[in-house]
Amino acid sequence: MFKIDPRSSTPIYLQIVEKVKENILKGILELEEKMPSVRELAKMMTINPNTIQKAYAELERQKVIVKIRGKGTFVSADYNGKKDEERMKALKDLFKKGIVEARYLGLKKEEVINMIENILEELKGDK
Amino acid sequence: MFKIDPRSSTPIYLQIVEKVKENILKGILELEEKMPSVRELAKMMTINPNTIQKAYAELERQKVIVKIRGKGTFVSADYNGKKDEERMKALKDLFKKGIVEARYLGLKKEEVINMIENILEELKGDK
Amino acid sequence: MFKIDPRSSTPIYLQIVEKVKENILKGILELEEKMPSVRELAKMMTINPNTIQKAYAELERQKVIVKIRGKGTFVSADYNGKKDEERMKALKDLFKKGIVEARYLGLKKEEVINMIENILEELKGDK
Amino acid sequence: MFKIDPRSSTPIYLQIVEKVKENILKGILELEEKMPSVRELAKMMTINPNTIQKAYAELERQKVIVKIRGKGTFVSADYNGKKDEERMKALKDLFKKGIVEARYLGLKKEEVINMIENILEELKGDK
DNA sequence: GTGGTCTAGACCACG
DNA sequence: GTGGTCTAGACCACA
Repeated sequence: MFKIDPRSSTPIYLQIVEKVKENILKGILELEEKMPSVRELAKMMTINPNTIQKAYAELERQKVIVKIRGKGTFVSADYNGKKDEERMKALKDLFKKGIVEARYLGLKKEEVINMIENILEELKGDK
Repeated sequence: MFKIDPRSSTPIYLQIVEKVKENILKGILELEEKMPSVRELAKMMTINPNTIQKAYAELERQKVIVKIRGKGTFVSADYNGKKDEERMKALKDLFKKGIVEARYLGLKKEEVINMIENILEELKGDK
Repeated sequence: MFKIDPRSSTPIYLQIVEKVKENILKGILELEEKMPSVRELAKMMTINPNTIQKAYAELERQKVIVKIRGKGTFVSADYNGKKDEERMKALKDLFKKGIVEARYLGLKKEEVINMIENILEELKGDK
Repeated sequence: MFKIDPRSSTPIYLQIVEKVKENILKGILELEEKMPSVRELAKMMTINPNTIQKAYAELERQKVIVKIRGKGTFVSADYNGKKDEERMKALKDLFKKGIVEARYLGLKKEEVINMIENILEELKGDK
């Protein structure tokens, strides 16, 4: 389902969170679609269920998915567009870090913009 | 000197690494300039010298700074623009993560590009 | 496990790094094999865990071992044979130093070559 | 006179020691030749005289040079060919370290032997 | 005075 | 139980 790198420094559960969000944007996971259960996904990915559990909890906290008792877990119908100030700051920091790294890799301004545009393209839709 | 957030999940030593690189790009730290000594900076920031040490070690590994025996630590005269493939991939992943997050915060394509351009401008250096 | 000389001028953590690499080449440590945990090895060698930690960090940086979150540390499956130019130069310097020393010890050309061949043989692995 | 790398991890005084020995083997410094005085060399290399002092002390300890009171310092007439056991062991360790590194750089046996032979060639004489 | 290493001991996130 | 980070404090080599 999602490619996970167990050697990465970012925890597995966060990798899952990112991949889920990415797949939703790409349309691979559709809105309101049912997510695999924790156990199911754990088996599919041969990952500790506790880890999946933690990922789902985080996704629910971010309102990306919704748990409905007795029915299962679903992709949230609408992703909230409220501009949480803290998250905005974190986002800017993230980009800054990326751009600093880009500079140290010798990338020019245009190359960076290009890279960004490619990724934007990759995540279909413009909403 | 550098503002550090001790509550952040990214370790202090890595925050220092990022800040130093950022400040060099901004021109706040000039090339060949002497960095504060480990102990000095530790006292200034009221942080344990070992932590600063670790940050400096990482910076030297990345060739951002150079240590000269008995004399101190200096900003490296030339940062090499080798496009390491692995680091390029990591960079792309970082940006992708940022863009996914941006979408979830309700930012439009133009707003993302704008944000990136602002940061690029900011890092152009003020000197 | 590894014989360490605490009086040596080369730091303990680097001695460990060398020994691990040597043992892998000899086949004493097999590829993909699990390494002893930091604490475990620390206890076995009666060395502070932080020192082992530093050795493992260096080994991971050199891609000799891989750490997998929560599971432990493993000998890397594949060591990449990239001929880094800098490291090649360092290697040549190292050998030069050795040969100068050999001459001062009164060794003849053949004796040096012999010594080298013996070591090459030794590292061919016994498994 | 000698190219020194102040950023290297091996101390300056040891770099000098190595270079002197190397230059003697190459014939650049001849046997019985007068060495520059400590102050002279220090000025030539813009290095702290204490450091040169330490290098000369080490060279004398190894009987590579000889200090003659009131006259100066001279290259020793004969380098001693006694096979100090400790130094032999250290030499072997040095070579082993080099060969391990060579393996990790992907060098084949022949390439290693070749490298060694080239360096042997470079240091003229076969004594 | 500079950085480098090591120990001891504590706390934390992850799986 | 695994590794990662941080603090405190000590000792050492180098220039």
